Amino acid sequence: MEERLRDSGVRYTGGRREVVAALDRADGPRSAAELHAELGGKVPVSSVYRSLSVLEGAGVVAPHHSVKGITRYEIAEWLAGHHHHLVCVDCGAVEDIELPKGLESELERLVGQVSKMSAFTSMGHSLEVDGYCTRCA
Amino acid sequence: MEERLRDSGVRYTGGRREVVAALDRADGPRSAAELHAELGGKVPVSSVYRSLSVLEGAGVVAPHHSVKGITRYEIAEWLAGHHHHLVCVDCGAVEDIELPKGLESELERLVGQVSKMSAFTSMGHSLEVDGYCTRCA
DNA sequence: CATATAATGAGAATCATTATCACTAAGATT
DNA sequence: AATCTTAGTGATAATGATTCTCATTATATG
Repeated sequence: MEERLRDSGVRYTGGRREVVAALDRADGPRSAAELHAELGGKVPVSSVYRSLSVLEGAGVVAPHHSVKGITRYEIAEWLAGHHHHLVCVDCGAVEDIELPKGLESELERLVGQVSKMSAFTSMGHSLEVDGYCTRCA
Repeated sequence: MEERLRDSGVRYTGGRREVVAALDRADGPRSAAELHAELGGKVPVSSVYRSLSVLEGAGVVAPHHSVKGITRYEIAEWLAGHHHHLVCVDCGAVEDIELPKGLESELERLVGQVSKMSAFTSMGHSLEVDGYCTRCA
């Protein structure tokens, strides 16, 4: 990560480290407001937003296919590993989930077929499973 | 649809018909602003928002796993059929795609496994394929 | 037809996000 | 180490999306 940021001409400052660390601790994508709160206000909101957009530009974090007007970010897949999401349709919480190798390679094959079917250059994919989390069930 | 709305004690008025018709014509999820524009301003923005939330409450439209701060809606799956999405990571456009039966049932089986793996009550799923649309490729 | 109630439209209020700008800190240069 | 250059920061203002409010209008039903 440090290498990638250096190459992008971006400094890996205290605030940015905090944001990355918070995202790394999280078990799913997080919004700017959530990160601000989880850091106990240590990093001001405006800086969290700016950090996220800089880090996105450098390709070390990525926005998630979020629901309902807020953008949540996660550590980029090439750093954190490929995974999918369980989305609670009630409270909106999102949890990461990793598929066992077998299922993942099935899915990969399936996505390959899909891109062949359409005039679309596919770069990645994510399976979003909607349902009720344990709290809301 | 009319039946479902009646059962929810909701009137199927002109404005709501327009919104539903516009969503039905669309080849992918649409935001309130997009619908307002596509209807040539016929239905005021505030009414589009209200219609969408009422229709969502009645279960005839549903919010899509959207990207970057805006909420897009689509006709609920039990009315429009089950499908997936191609999302352009450049311009943000979203296009619906239907899988051939074979692939879809594979995917269904796969999602079944996933819910078994986690303490999560799964209700549905959507495969989001990220890439570049023909315009942005 | 009268009446009760749901729906509408315009604008105000709110919330997420982005832009601005004076100030501070990190590296590079001497 | 002192200085200089430039990137980064934080407070706040501005914007954009969405929700709320409320007086008015349309709809259904007795």
